[in-house]
Amino acid sequence: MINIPKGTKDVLPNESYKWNEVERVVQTLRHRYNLHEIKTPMFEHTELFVRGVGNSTDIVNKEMYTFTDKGGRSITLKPEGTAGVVRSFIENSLFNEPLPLKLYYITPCFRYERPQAGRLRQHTQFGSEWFGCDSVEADAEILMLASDFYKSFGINPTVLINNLGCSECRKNYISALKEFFAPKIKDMCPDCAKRFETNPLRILDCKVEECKQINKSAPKISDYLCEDCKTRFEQLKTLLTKLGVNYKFDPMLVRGLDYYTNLIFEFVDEDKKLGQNALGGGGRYNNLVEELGGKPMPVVGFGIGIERLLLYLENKGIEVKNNQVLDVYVANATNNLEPIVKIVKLLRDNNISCEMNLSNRSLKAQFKYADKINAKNVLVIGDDELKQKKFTIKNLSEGKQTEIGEEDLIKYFKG
RNA sequence: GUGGAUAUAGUUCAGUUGGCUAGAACGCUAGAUUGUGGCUCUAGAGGUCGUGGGUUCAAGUCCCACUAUUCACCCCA
Repeated sequence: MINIPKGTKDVLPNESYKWNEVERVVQTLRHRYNLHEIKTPMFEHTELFVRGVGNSTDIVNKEMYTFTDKGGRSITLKPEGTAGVVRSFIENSLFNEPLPLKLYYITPCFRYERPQAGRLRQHTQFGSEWFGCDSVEADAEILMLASDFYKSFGINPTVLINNLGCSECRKNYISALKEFFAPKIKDMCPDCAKRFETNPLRILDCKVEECKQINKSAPKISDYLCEDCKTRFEQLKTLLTKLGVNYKFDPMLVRGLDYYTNLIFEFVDEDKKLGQNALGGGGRYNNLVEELGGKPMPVVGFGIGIERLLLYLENKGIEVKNNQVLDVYVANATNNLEPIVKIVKLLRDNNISCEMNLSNRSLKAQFKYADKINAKNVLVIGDDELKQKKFTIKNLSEGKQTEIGEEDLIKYFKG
């Protein structure tokens, strides 16, 4: 027996309706926000992620599914959605399209990690990237999009927001951090010692107790923001409040990907129903397009983990809408199959979902089956009915049975 | 990468200080007098007890190794 690979999951028939509902919600938002879908390959050249995601990140350093193909190229299964979209944007000159260009995708992502609750080696992200808009309205609106997505499932998780500043204030802040940590780094954890060299910002995110103590007195980004960045952030908060987005300012929020500038955010599970902290996250990355070889282009985007969303809903006891209903089960009590097939076709041509008897079952067993699969009605077709040109139809939840002529059959379902 | 836990039927789990043909519930299949589901009753199918070794007259039970799963840390969605 060959088993499923570690950290992967089958979506079984009894829960695939949840994924259909996610698709449906995304389609609704695509329509409302006028988004356009982009599909990029499941794998890219390794170099794209090293440069795009950043070589100081855990994702690049220890979590990538990298292999050499038969042509000797280093290939990596995408660990996140943004880098591929940005590559495609540059490669296909999408900067010549009318801007802003608002894209979305649903894609599997692969990371070689030890699996645990809410963490898989293959997970799925719904993401959206908005190219060519640097306004605070864009920041607010993309947060509203993510927030609307969650609200469609009946939840309203808090989004933590923070401002890393523009490249100018960020540069000043990072040198202040280096100055602050330089004499203390020998007392901090080995990871932080590395971060000091590669990305000092991430020291602030350290979970080791000694480091956390030292971090408390570290310089705050808010003290290094220029006037423009400050007013912009205040404007964003005002807009978010007006739009009903459930946000909270978290000055310690730092994200594990290197490409962010200005705004970063993370949708979190405050009740700790999930083992994992993040339901989704994103931010603004105004330098990434340029770093990957394009001309300067502001972008803001997010990624939302679908498996985590579904797990979160399950843990909260929130049901996902199930659109898969069987309108009618057509039971046969005759050996005359032709009229049955004809009726089934008539029903389906009228967009009524139906199933007919495909096994050698007694009428009683057919009723039992219809009940088990949650059919709303059972239509009985037997020799008597065929003779009288009338059918018997039973509503299973009410137990009510009615006689109906063939000409009224469609009306019965269409109300 | 580090640490903990677990492994018996399709699923959730019992299985005594080692003892004889390994159990339950749910699920599945069928039946309970003529062509009608849910409730109830009856019957049936389904397990080399994760794999390999060891101790013993005897191992699901004790010991060792391996594998798998799972939870937590790190980090992330």
